[in-house]
Amino acid sequence: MFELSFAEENYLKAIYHLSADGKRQVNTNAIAERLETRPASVSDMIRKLSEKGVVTYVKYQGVNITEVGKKKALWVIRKHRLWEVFLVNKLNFHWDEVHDIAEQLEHIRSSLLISRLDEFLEFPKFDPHGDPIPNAEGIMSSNPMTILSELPIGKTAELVSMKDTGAVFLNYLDRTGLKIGSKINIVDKMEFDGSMEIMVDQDKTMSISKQVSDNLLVITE
Amino acid sequence: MFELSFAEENYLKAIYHLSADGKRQVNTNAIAERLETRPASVSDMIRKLSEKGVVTYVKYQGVNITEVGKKKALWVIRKHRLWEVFLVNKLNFHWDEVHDIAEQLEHIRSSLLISRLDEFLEFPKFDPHGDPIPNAEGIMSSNPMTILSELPIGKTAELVSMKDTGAVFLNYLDRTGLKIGSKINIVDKMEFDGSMEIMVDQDKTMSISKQVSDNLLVITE
DNA sequence: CGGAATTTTTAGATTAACCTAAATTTTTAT
DNA sequence: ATAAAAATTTAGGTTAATCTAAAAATTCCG
Ligand SMILES: [Mn+2]
Ligand SMILES: [Mn+2]
Ligand SMILES: [Mn+2]
Ligand SMILES: [Mn+2]
Repeated sequence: MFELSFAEENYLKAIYHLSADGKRQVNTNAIAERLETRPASVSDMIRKLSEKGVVTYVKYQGVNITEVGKKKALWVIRKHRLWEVFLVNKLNFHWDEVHDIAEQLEHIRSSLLISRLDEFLEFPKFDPHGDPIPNAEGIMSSNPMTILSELPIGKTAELVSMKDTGAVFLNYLDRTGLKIGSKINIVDKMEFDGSMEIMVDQDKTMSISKQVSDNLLVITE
Repeated sequence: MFELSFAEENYLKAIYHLSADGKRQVNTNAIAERLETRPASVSDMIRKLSEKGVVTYVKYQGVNITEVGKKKALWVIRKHRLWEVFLVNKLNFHWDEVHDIAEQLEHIRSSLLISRLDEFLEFPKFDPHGDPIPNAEGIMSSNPMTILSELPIGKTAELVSMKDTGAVFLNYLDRTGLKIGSKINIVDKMEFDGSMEIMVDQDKTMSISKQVSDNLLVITE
């Protein structure tokens, strides 16, 4: 398998993200804006990427990422998101301060490193922003996120994201010990005020208000 | 503070290592050989580095690293060695397979990342190869390593390196749980065969033969 | 529709980090 | 001391990734 340069990886990732919203054709200007480069530079790079077979491209008609390109992009995204989990879960960074470091770490080349990191982090399925982490084959969970408050008694779910990302709410979560990746078991729900009794990580039970459970995004198996 | 490119960091690190052996002048050819580049490329880069003030240089007379240059080199070395500790202690790599990955990781820019990593690793003083890790100010332990078997009863020491690095010995250490960074307390020494009773990490005591303690390099406080 | 606006590409430069080949300086050794 | 050998620098190129300015294609709209 051929290797891509850092710049090529960044372009490919941008193209992947811009086309992931269902859109087929990705425009030169959109790529330039996302990467903070000039359209002329994008034209140059696109030609190079199409020669390498990771995008197809008809002049003036925009680019399409190929299957090979998608695989390459997803591999970079996998690395990015795993490093973000590492920074937040192991080095105590806040989820809003890890992106720039992950932008650098995502280019480190070693698949053994990444599989070991994945294992060390206990195979997380979502990054600290709630985005799914592709597996080694580039497949990621399409399991839709649901709001914790909507689940019935007895369900087990994994916390993957928060709706409210304000400092006050995050601080509250810090104190309860709830964090991305926590396994939540719904023990009881009170009709009176909508609060629920949950068990976190098969460990401790606590009561959370409806206001809290409305802001927790989870996935069920 | 100005930033150096990856290539500049690699040159500076090579120059630092080549002059660390007490030698003052570092030769163009020596740098070229170490970095697997051509002497002509080294000449180019040296001019650039001297303009940035990290080396001084008189044509045909070799280079000297400056204090500023030394500080920059030690910062890269600190990152390299901390990442090596991470790879070995946390991701279960073997000490002989981490160098190439650390060569990449050493260029990641974020001093907060490094201080968090240092903390996460519990402030190691030596890397998995027994080389000292500079602190944030670029100072590293010059505490000489001694052979464990030479220490008297009652001493506490930290395991920093092994003399015998063969698979058989390393395998033995794996099984005993002894590893770089372990705190070793000498509980007793047997005159009969030179074996010693040690306590590892204030946790479990064990007996090791003289053949083993002869191959363990430690530092005392 | 057909010109104006927008988007995209091309042309021509620049910078960093390399290279080879040739020139120059220093060192070594008769 | 001087010629040969070795080390080093310079000259002149290349490639990757960027840029500005200008040309060309596409899209928009009165
Ligand atoms: Mn990110
Ligand atoms: Mn993310
Ligand atoms: Mn190393
Ligand atoms: Mn090392």
